[in-house]
Amino acid sequence: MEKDIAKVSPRCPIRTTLELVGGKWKLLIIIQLTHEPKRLSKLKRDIPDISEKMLIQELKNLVDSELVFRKNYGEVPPRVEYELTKKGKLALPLIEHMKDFAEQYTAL
Amino acid sequence: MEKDIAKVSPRCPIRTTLELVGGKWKLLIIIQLTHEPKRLSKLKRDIPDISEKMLIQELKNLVDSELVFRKNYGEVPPRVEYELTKKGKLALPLIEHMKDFAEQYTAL
DNA sequence: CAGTATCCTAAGCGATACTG
DNA sequence: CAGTATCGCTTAGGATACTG
Repeated sequence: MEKDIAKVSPRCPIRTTLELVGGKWKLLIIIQLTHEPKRLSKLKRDIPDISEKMLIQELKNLVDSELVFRKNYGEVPPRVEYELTKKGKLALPLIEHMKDFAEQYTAL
Repeated sequence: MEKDIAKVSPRCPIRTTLELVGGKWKLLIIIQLTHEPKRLSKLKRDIPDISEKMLIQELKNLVDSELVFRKNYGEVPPRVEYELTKKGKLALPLIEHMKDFAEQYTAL
């Protein structure tokens, strides 16, 4: 009995993945957190095209899905850092695969 | 000089990939074409949840991006088959990686 | 059979002003 | 600094009727 790629239920892993990292910004945010945790203001500077609303909204989504951890230092003025969780780090190889796909596609 | 995952230009491979296979249906259609070419009516039956409009629209997108080839037999009544191109087959490993990601995520 | 055409809703995205 | 709140535009997605 072999694993068949064509067997997909309506609630399938593909859909799960698209929900977790789909959309315009989630993967770009994850990429920015690859090497070290960053504060909101730093993320804003590093992804200049994103609107403040989308950045905060997508960070919230990533925190809710446990891909990103929100570390609140509870200081005044506010100091919050965002970092990848273990689950979040699972996305890094996927990102590489997606880059590979794009490059192979372009090369063909 | 090492390859740095954090270096992403606005027009980056990630975005390319999301455009090619993002959205609710493109990957499901590609999956359906994994093993053999299929006619529109067959795809409709195999992906019962998709609306006719979306199926045709996404097939058109996939044909435009050269992931899928539209083979028109020019018969009456009409007979058209859709099959993966070489570029389209590049998506199959990516799909596996996306499944892997979802499964690892769920397991954690 | 393989599509078009039309109309509609929901979601994604964005700009900007404001707050503790 | 790290957010909220509001408004509006644009795109994605869908239901249904029709056509060669």
